[in-house]
Amino acid sequence: MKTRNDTCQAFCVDGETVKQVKEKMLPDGEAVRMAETFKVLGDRTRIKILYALLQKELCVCELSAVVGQSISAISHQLRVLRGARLVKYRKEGKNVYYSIDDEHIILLFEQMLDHVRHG
Amino acid sequence: MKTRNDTCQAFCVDGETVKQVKEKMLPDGEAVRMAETFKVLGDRTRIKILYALLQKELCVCELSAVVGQSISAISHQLRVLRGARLVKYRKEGKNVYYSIDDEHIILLFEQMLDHVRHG
DNA sequence: TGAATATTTGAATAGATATTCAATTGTTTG
DNA sequence: CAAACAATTGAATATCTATTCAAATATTCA
Repeated sequence: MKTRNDTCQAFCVDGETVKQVKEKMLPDGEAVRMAETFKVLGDRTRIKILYALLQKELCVCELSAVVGQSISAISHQLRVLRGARLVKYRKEGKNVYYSIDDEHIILLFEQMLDHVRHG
Repeated sequence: MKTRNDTCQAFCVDGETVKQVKEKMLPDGEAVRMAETFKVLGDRTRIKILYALLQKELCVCELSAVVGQSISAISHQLRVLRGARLVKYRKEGKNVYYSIDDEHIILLFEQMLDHVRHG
């Protein structure tokens, strides 16, 4: 890999700037965790699921009807959302009811909604 | 595709619930735009680029040094960030300096940072 | 003008991911 | 217990994506 450390001249990169920014740089682990959580939110189906759950606790079959995707597809995506601890569930007879588990994410979600709606 | 509309019994899905939630449902276009923007944020390299730019306007070669990825990789990712209008750029001689273009995203970014740092 | 440098771009590739289908698990109820 | 139903799971597949490499552009400066 050819980074600027290898080839760039002194007058191109302000070495001091690079050093300073690098020192305050986000640790790799944190970058990965941020990206992972954003990635979970980066899917149309999962966004719809979360939006629906924002209104009301719902079971898988209800989510399937509301979102307009197969039960299997919804279930797979719920697994991803569970993995990211964005939703929780409770069993009631044959049904499994899902709801939002992360207040923090609700804020993020609503902020993005606001973003796409008004600039 | 087999959704619950096709197969689910009345006692399983509360038809009224589904109807109500469906009526207030997020339009597909908005879900797509939300997911697209989240998806742009869902990559380790782009997170690092944005974090670096949060500190200071930087040129491509400086970003390469700070983030620790090849110039080409950085440039490709900057293209994605430009496409999402998250960064802007200005040319200065041979260099191209990038900076954050979206105040809204800064909030989202910092909120997620907060999220991964404390619960 | 030509050499050097900074950046962009396109093709190629390896790895990730969303959905479907089929099969399975677990629960309820005749 | 067996049938019906809700949900999960795993494999398969088609699509997308991040990085690399090589080549092209654009700018500066001798």
